[in-house]
Amino acid sequence: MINILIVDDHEMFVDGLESIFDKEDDINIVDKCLTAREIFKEGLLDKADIILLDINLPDISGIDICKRLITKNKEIKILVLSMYDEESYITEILKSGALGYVLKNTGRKELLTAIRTVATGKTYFSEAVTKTIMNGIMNKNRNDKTAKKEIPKITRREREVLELIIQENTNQEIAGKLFISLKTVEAHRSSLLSKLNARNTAGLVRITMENKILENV
Amino acid sequence: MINILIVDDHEMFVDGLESIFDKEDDINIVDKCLTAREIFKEGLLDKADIILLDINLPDISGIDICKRLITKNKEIKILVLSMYDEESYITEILKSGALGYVLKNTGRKELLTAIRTVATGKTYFSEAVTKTIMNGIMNKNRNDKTAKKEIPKITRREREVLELIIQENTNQEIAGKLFISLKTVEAHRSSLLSKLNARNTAGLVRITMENKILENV
DNA sequence: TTAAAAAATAGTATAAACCCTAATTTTAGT
DNA sequence: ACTAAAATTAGGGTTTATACTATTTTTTAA
Repeated sequence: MINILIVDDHEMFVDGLESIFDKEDDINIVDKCLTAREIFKEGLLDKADIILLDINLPDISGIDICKRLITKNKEIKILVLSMYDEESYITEILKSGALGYVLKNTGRKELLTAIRTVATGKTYFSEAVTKTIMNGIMNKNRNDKTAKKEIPKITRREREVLELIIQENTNQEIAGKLFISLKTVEAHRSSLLSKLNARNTAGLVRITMENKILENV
Repeated sequence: MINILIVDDHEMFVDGLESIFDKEDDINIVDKCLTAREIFKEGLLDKADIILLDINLPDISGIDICKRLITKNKEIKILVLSMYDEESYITEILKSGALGYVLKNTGRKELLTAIRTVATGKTYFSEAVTKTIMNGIMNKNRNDKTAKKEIPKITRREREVLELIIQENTNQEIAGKLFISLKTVEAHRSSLLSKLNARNTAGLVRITMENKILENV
């Protein structure tokens, strides 16, 4: 018998899971938590073999939950349920101790397979998830022309300014460091906003990091 | 018809492959190479759709071969055959442009599936290979409390504000979206600056992304 | 060498961000 | 129930960033 603990803040989704598991003889629902905090109450963790964990809970981040679960209770197996099929996200979760990662749009049958697999201590990942990871590996270091293509070329000076912006310098400070006037820095900054299609500093930094526009950053 | 080029220095193994492919109507062997050097002779590459490549050849390293193949002929698909099921090895090969990686001890049936999959431009990996990669990811810095530990906990509201900041919203817009006053947003923002140890918006975004403080971003 | 792109500068104005202090209301934990 | 933390709001003030338009000098590439 597989004792399972469901953690998800979407009640309807939990209900759906419940009805699925009720039909299975080998799966028993120990409890249902709508928030991450509830997981750590009482001796809940001792009763469950597996936690079916939605990682987008309102109170604590999924990664933190995994880490805490692993340190608190080494026995428990974590199967992550997520809506996000994004590489960095998946790898982070797996690093923090989960045994499986399935997308919420996977079918009933696959979910059951995942649970039974993870219950034995083995790992399980949706096919889509596996593909994402593999593609991530394959695209690394190879062709930086894919997503980067949209972005116009940035001049040397703009790059210097951008770097200093990301390092939290104000325009005034940048002017001092590059020995140019404040107005020039503003011009470069403005040109960066337009080239990167950003509305403000936040966008500038986000887009730069997302697209790895600066080598060293 | 899939035109295939076999590259392997083990004659007996090549013979085995040949007998397998002879039975298949949709697979045609273009040629067989016993060394890497032979691949680049004449117009061989133009005749083949797929290269079935053993990466442990005596003369050139498998990674170099892949890279050279990709730059010389963008059309060709590479399916790697290897005896080694080791993570670093596999990832390196995949980064250098191969579409698939199967172990030499896989069965006839799986090999054919792999070939037909790769022939359409899709990726294929043996189950064992996938598992190796996944395990590699899972065991990687499972204990990376390195720099991340310094960051204080962020409250739910702060996280929401932070997310909207990164999405280029102004405080005014955030106030509108969260149905709170501008002053409240400013308070959260200020608290974020202090918690993340940032000087301004640029730092806020950079630190958030560097430390993956937000799940979905 | 000549045109184009990049770099530098300036003024004026507005919008947004940031700082400080302070107070009230909600929410969560023992 | 009580306490601490979180969330909310406010006023007033300073600093930065962003938006325009416009000009000059330097570099770069055809």
